[in-house]
Amino acid sequence: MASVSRALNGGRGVTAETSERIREAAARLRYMPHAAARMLITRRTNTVGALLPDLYGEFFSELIRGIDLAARARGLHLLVSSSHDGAEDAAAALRSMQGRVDGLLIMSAHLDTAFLHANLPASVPAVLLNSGVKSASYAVLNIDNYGGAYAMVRHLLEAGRADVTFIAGPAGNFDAQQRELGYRAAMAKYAPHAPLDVVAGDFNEESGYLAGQQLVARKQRPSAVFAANDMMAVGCLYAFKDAGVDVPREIALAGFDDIPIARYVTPPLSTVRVRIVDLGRSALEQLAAMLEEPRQDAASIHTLDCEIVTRETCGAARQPTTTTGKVFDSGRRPSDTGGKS
Amino acid sequence: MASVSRALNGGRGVTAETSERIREAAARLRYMPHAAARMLITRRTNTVGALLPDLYGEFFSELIRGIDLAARARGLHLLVSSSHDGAEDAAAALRSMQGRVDGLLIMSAHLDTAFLHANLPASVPAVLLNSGVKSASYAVLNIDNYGGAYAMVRHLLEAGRADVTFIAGPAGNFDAQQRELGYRAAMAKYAPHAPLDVVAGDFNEESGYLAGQQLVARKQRPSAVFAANDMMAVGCLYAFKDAGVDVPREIALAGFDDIPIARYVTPPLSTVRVRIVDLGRSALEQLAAMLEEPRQDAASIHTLDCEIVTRETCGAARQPTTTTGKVFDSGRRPSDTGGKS
DNA sequence: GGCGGCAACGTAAACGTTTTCATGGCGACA
DNA sequence: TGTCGCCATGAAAACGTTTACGTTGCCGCC
Repeated sequence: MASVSRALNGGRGVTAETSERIREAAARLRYMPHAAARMLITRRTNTVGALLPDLYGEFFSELIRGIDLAARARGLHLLVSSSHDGAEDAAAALRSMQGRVDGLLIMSAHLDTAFLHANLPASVPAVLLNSGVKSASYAVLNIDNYGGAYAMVRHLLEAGRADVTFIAGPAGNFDAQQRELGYRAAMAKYAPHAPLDVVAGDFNEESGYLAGQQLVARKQRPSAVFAANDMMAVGCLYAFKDAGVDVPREIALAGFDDIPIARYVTPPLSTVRVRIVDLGRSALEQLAAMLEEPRQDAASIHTLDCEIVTRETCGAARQPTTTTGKVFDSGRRPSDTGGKS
Repeated sequence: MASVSRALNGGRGVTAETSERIREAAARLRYMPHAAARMLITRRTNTVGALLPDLYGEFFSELIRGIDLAARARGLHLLVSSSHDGAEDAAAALRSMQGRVDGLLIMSAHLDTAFLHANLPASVPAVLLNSGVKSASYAVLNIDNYGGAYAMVRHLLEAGRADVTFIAGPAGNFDAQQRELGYRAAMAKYAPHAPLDVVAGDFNEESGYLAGQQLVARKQRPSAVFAANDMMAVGCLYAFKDAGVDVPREIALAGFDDIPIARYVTPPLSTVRVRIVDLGRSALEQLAAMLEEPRQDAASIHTLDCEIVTRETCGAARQPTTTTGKVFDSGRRPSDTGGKS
């Protein structure tokens, strides 16, 4: 019946008394509108899809948390599909979400314009996360990898280190590339005469450990090392410990991401913090805006700030003792504060 | 047209040649069947819902990973809704998933039979995770908290510790209760004359730190401490370090969960490992089985084994040196192995 | 050669909403 | 008091698929 629909949804064009009667009856009969029928006629699913890479650990959970929080606040459902290793895998997932979602949040290593054009109908709005594609059709939301790396390298140099070695990430990775660019720019600006020194890595702990071993074996050791992510920094830290290198006195060390582990290694790791919850939340809110205002062509690139977190491995901590004094006020997880901002 | 449907789905009652022609045309026109229309008539969504508490960290991501992996293998979509603090919140989420999913995976602190009966129509199959409810209507999948705690306490006692103090979890938490029961049972069995000693905690790092402070302040310190989860064990470890207590020589320490941080604190934390990916995968597969065979009344309770991981804080590590030698072969993340079993 | 049966294919109904449109009643204004 | 118009309400169409059912044509057997 038409009035039922009006009463339960808009309420326009229906008497308050009738509306009340209908609501009462609906509650009594435990009536629930059939979602599929509504989708069919409305052509809206009230659902957004999140297409994520095969992502381990804290980053993943924080991202979903941010997305979910914002989605619930807007009454949107969240359809997730993670763990795609190959591009073919991701394409299949993309296609299978067709028609089940109003919009998409996409974070994938296999992204490029060709891939998107082949698998994503132009009609479905999408926000790309941490992606290098500069298409006119999609909104892009990135972490300020460049700025964060730049700030950290600058910080190391200003703390008195003469040179900084960079442990790079996987070659094709967009984040890794941006961080390396930030490193190079800061070196050019603040230590123009120091040599650029980039050693290979792949974001895994082991590659950091190997890089660290390689560095301590040199005749001329660097005075500071900046790893493209925390896991490699941790691996490097263990290599230094195993070689008897005093961190930070002999070599300063810093990472990127501020994963929880960073606070628990000894000494605690200086790093660049990324507010992942905010990344997820912002992405969803931008997508929601695109759903509400489909007219404006959504092409835009936004960037989310990072902040540098100085603990002990960079030698500039406020408490330069070698003991690990725990202070719980400063020890809260980033997501806790991020969740309230 | 009917033949189109037959060609694209079953293929029964349609010529191979016709079927091929239809498929070709569908591919050429980039035809995608409308999901909502199909749901409407089929009364199947091919989607399962995951209702999760407001869960931080590694546990969450591993769980979703396991669920997602199994769901994709079965061609099911995954609708998630996490971050519910209150029961009312969870109830709203439960209701809003009505009709959008064929079945539910539910993990919530607010679970009890009354809650479920009020918010979950009996028609939708559900698997409850880590729940104490013993209803005849739902399938339940639990971690073997009891057995894991029992084994760890036994291990500590057999390693020569005369007594074990337990740092409890939040009062209402099902996992915490089971772990405490396991502690009590193992103490009764293997150290019947030692006093039971339970101090309060709430699963957070700070409560572990406070418990640790309280323990070192005693005239008679315990010889071993077993925390109901890893975060409290880590907090306790820092309290011991700050007090100059030698772990494990003076006091042995163990946790529960095997969160990644456990391997990175100094000394590395002994703990009980939970294969979270397997928990998610098993839960989904049980749900999928219920979807395929709705006849069998699904009431069942399954339990997933844990294993104890002896690192250095329990004093029984195979390499009793005080240095933190990193060995990458043994240092893989639990999910890596879990993902392949 | 005719008839019966079977397989392929098309027609139409059904799923449960939203939305448009028509109808009727009531109030206001002339 | 009559007419006009608006508002509440109900009837019906539409969304795009699946499926039950009917129709057609072909093949085989009598």
